[in-house]
Order: sequence, then structure tokens, then C-alpha cells
Amino acid sequence: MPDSEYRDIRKLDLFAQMADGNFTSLMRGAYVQNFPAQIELITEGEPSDFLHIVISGSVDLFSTWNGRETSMATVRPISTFILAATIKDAPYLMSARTLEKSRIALIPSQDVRAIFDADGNFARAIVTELAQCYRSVIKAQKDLKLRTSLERLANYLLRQQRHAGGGAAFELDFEKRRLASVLGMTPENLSRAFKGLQPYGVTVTGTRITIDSQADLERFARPNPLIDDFST
Amino acid sequence: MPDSEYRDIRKLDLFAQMADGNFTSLMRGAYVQNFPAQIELITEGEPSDFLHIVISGSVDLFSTWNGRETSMATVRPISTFILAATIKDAPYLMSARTLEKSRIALIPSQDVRAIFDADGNFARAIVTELAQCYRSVIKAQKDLKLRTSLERLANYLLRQQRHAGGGAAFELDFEKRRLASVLGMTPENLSRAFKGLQPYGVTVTGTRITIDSQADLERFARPNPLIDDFST
DNA sequence: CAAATCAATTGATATATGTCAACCCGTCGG
DNA sequence: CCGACGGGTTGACATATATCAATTGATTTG
Repeated sequence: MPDSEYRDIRKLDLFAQMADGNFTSLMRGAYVQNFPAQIELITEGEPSDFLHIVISGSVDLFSTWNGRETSMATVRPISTFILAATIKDAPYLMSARTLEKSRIALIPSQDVRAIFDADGNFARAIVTELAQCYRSVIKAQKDLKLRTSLERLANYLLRQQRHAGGGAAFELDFEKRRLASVLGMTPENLSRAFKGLQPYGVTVTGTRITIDSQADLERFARPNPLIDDFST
Repeated sequence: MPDSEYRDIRKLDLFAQMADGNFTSLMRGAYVQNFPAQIELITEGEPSDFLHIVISGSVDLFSTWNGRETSMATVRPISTFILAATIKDAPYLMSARTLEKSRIALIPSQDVRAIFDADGNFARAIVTELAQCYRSVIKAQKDLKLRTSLERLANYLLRQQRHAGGGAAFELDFEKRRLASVLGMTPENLSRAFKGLQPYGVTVTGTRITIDSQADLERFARPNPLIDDFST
């Protein structure tokens, strides 16, 4: 692993405070690999042998049941995924596939659990990380249960806008079919939902979104920090 | 606090492994209180001043947005709730109200965070608890996004049946209007959903459910451990 | 360049779910 | 005992969402 990557991983909240020796020994057992796009990295139900870290590219977490499939989240650099399964030594609840060419670090789960038992700072960092993940999923669930698909899209656009810097125009960061799945609707419906937001000043050209009337859209979307703020 | 309650709390996974002194000092700052039914214990958005433990009774965790309300989970003795908010020192994402007369222990959040910093065993127990909570919510989200309301009800009944001991007949453990909210539908729709399960051998008399044909219902519901097993 | 894909869109239609109003039927308190 | 109340149910209807089929438009591939 190149030194720059090693340092980037070390800087993650999850690893920043742990003892040097422990971090080194975690990394000794790790290996890093490049994957092409659309590769299934893990499959739900399998034992969680590795903690994964996305170094570059992006990864889709999704689930299937009875022939249906839904996208649960997208992981972007630099962050880890399936930490909970690793810690509990339980099967993955979600599958993961690369969305594009991606570089992934794999740390054997048993090493993570061993160091977790030995390093209090690491254990505390894991707590913070898991609490964050938990709260994110709760927010997603509130979004799903309390809002219609049109409201979910409107709020998604506002979040994405803020994430992109706050300007009136910005780019969607993934293809619409997957956005539809993340928002819990069909691609056809997403298409109609975009039209449904035109009266609130939203225009779409390909992947480019323009919010002509911020106030109108917000009045309709009613964003709420207890659902839409990622930071808290 | 009576000795028996003290010992029951000590036996919780969360507290079982921590040092005696730390547990004692946690409990010293705690207080226990009896609440009548339908009391709002906490309100979403407020700072998380206390970690709550349900000693007896039951508590509904719910959320609201834009005049709508949805039930997120039910907490039954003996377990804690809003651990994540306590740890992160962040606002509650959900409100809580007693469903019946309940006895609740309250531990100041700052005490929890202090002991969490000092006691490695406690920190590790919190990790396990949070990982469990996280996985539960992921399962709930898969349930919501991958299944229709009829399928959710069918699988809920199978889970409840197993929880009640596996017999063909069992009781719903809360009122239907709240079950509807938990399952993400209206009470009217739940009523129709019960009728929709009649062809699969489900009969309902008040709160009593009878599954006449286990095989038929399971063939329809297609329960899946990665969604319906609470243990993993 | 032409053919083949594939994501995105659109229209027509079906299904699922929510809403509203009415009603039923227990429980509870006067 | 009566009447009010509240949860549950039912029917009629409206709305939301999914499905299916067809088309467009951009991109890839031989």
C-alpha cells in the first residue's frame, strides 16, 4: 500500500486515535485491491470476513428479497462499510458492488475484533462510528415512512444542493435509476416526480439540476434537520 | 431503587461486564420513576440528557414530520433506549411515550459518557449494543423497501408467532392502530390486509390470531433470516 | 457509418394505498 | 340503564405508485 493511502486511512476518525502499534498490525494483515466497475464485492448472508474501506471510486450497498432489489446506500472515499457485521461476527445484511473502477482495502474481521478488544481508543472510535451509522439509518427510515416520493425527491435535491456547495445549479452524483432505488421508487416514477417539481422551480437537463426558486422548493419540501442533516 | 431492580439492570448485556465501581457510580446518579400511560417522556429534537431504561411497562418510539406521525419501535423491559443520542451527545431523533403504566430508570447522559471513556468493558458492550440496534434498523428498512404491506403483515405475524412460542394461535402484543403505524400503513388498510391473509389461513378474532395453515402463510410471506431474525 | 445497447422518458393502464364518512360494538362513567 | 367515547371495521372514492409497452436519444461496438 502506498504511503499516502496508509496516511489517509490513518486519518479516518475510526483509526485516528488508536495506538501506533495496533494500527500497524491492523494494516499488516490488510490488503488493497483494484476492482473494475460492477463487481459484486460481498453478498448478503455471507460471513463477514473483512472490513472494507473505499479508497477511491464508489460502492453501492443493496439488498434483495424475492426477486426484488433496492439500493440502501452509497459509500464514497474515504470511508468504511459493513462495520457492524464485522464487529458482531454476523452475516452481511447487505450486498456491495462497485459502481465504477474502485480501490478497496480489506482488513480481516478477526484482526479488527482482536484490536477492538485490546485498544480502548479504537473501541471508542467504533462506538462513535456506529452511533453515527445508526442515526443515519433512523433518518432514512423517517424519510421513507413520513414522506411521499415527491417529498423525498425534493428533500434529496436540497441535500444534494447543499452538499455541492449551495449554488442554484448542481449535478446529480449518480444515475437516475439508482437514485430512484435509493428513494424507494421506480425509475418511471422518478421521471414523473421531476416533472412534478417543475411548479416549484426545479428544472432538469440530463444530470444537471437547477433550482430556480429556492424558497418555493423549500416551502414544499419542508426540510428538517432531524431527517436531512447528515452531521448530527 | 429496590435491590431486585438494581440486579436486573446489572444483568443487562450493556452493564454485565463493567467494573463494579463504575456500575455503582452510574447508578448513584440515576433515578427511577413511575409514569402513567400516554406520557411523553422525550421529544425529538431535544438534547439527550438521560439514557433511559424500561424496567416495567412499555414505551413507544415515534417520529413526526409535517403533521404526520409514525411509530418506529416499541421498547419492552428490560432494555435501554436512545443510546446513540446519549453517546453522541446529539439531539433525540425520536420521541418516546409510555404505552401503559411504566417504570423507567434515567441515567444522566454525561455520566454514561464519562464511564464510557473510563471503562473499556463498558465501551465494548456499547459497541455490541449499537451494532445490534444498527442491524435491526437495516432489517426494518429492507422490510419497508422490499415488501408490500400485505407481505410485511404476513411476516410480522410469523415473527410474532415465533416470539409467542410457535403455536398456531397467539395474541397481538399491541393495539392494531399502532401495529398499522409500525408496519407503515393506515389502520383501515391493516384491517383489509388481515382479510387479505384469510386465503392463506389467517383468522383474526380481536387481538387473537390463528394461523391455520403454517405452510401456506410461509409460502406467501417468504420469511428471510436477513430481515426477520432478530437474533443475528 | 450502421447496428446494437441501454438509460431515460412517456402514455396507458392496473394495482396499492390513503382518505373520508358511516357504522358497529365494546367499555366506562354518570 | 343510558349515553358518550374510542377502537375497529366497512364501503365508496381519490390518490399514489407500479407495471407494461413503446419511443427517444445518447453511447458503444463491430
